[in-house]
Amino acid sequence: MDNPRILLAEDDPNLGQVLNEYLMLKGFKPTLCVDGQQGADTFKPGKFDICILDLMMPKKDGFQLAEEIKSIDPEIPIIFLTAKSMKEDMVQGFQVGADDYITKPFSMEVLLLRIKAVLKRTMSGTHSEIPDEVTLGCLKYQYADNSLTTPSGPIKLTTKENELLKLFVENLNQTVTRTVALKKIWHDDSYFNARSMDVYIAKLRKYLKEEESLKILTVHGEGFKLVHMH
Amino acid sequence: MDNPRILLAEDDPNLGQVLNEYLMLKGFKPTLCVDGQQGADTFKPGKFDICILDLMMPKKDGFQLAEEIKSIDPEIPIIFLTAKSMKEDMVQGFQVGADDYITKPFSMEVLLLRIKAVLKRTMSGTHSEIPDEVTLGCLKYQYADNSLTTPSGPIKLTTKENELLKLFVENLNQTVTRTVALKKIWHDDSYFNARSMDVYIAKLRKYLKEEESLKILTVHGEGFKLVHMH
DNA sequence: ATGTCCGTTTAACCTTTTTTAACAGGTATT
DNA sequence: AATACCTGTTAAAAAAGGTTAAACGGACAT
Repeated sequence: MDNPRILLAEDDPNLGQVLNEYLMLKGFKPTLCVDGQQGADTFKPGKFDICILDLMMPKKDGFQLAEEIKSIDPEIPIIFLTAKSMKEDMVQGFQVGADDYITKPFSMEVLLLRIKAVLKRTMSGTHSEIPDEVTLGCLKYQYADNSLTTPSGPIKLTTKENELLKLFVENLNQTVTRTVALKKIWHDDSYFNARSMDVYIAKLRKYLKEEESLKILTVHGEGFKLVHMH
Repeated sequence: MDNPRILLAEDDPNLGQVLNEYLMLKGFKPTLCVDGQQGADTFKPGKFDICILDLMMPKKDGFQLAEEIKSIDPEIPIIFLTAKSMKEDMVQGFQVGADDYITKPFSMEVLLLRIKAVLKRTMSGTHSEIPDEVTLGCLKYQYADNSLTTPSGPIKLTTKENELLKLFVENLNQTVTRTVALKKIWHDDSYFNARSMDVYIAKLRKYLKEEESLKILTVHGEGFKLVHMH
């Protein structure tokens, strides 16, 4: 499935709107419902690939809504959004067939990962990124292909090498902070991941040696910057 | 500017966290404060490029916080986040010097556009950009490359050396006050940073020795001035 | 299951960058 | 001239980054 459809039920209009838009940006097709009743009215079998439901909502809470949905389509995956204090209540959540839950406040990154994980489990749908070909001096970078072609031959990039290089190419001549890179690629900003990243910086620098005008500069205390000089 | 720093004051932890992360991913450097008081404690002149303040917050509301911030740095741009019902109150908002406001619920894209628009407006003029490559007598300074080429070979500049030299070159023959340099490069005008800067002045002076006509003069009690004599 | 391969992480050690500290000179003010 | 306050210089401590190799762990083939 190309654009997984999400039933998003969240009564806080601020959070709801932001989540709705974020999911859209990430290639999903979310439908925002502002309470449990609207969620129940909106759900139709076959119309959605996954449901993300807030627990505390007016008119009909997340559990009630989930039960209704499951009675219509027992296969559809459900993720609950829950306050930390409601953690224990998730026993009930899993009883009604929850696939996962996230405690508020949560990071969008985490939400995205959970959604992807659940979808991967439940459907064979794959998300295809835009295949890109970028020419940087004498180098040809094909992100979709994990490959970097240099005058002395092509290099097969590993997953992490590829994601990091992509991040730099997307932000050419701009500083990519360590935090952003770690969050985007390692999904966790920790000491060891930071050191791991340093190892990958070294690898990329080695690959880029063939093109004189291309350099990864370090911005001390901030991050790194891929610069292309003319 | 490279990574605009944002003071983000929002008491709703869900919205706050999501916004914080979104702004980070979009290349900003947000600092999240959970109430007005924390916002006031966090703000320091030179530490931020723009403030995004929720109006309704515990301890200190958005207006109070804005007033404090403006009394410290009257130039800093401020955007308010406000409930629709509070629209009329924005008269007061503009009185305390708001640059823009957004009514909740809002779309992240709108927020992004407003931020960019405000930054464009406020940062133009204050930022005389220099070309990638500047020739100063027998020296060639390549800002983008962190390098200074002298007759006796190229010098790789560190991040701080580079930023400081850039500031001087942008203000050739003009006094750069200590305060301005500290705010722009160290993001905090404190005693120790001032001494750190002195160390860097010494380093730059050493590098510039090769070109007789180029000197960093001290303007006592004010700052420094890079002069080029013919 | 078991072993091997390969990407990734962890660890140890080293280098560079930046900050802090201490002291020595200057400059303005009274 | 005495004082207080800046600035210059140098060295050290502290923080951040660079390099390399071994350990880990999942995927795959045997």
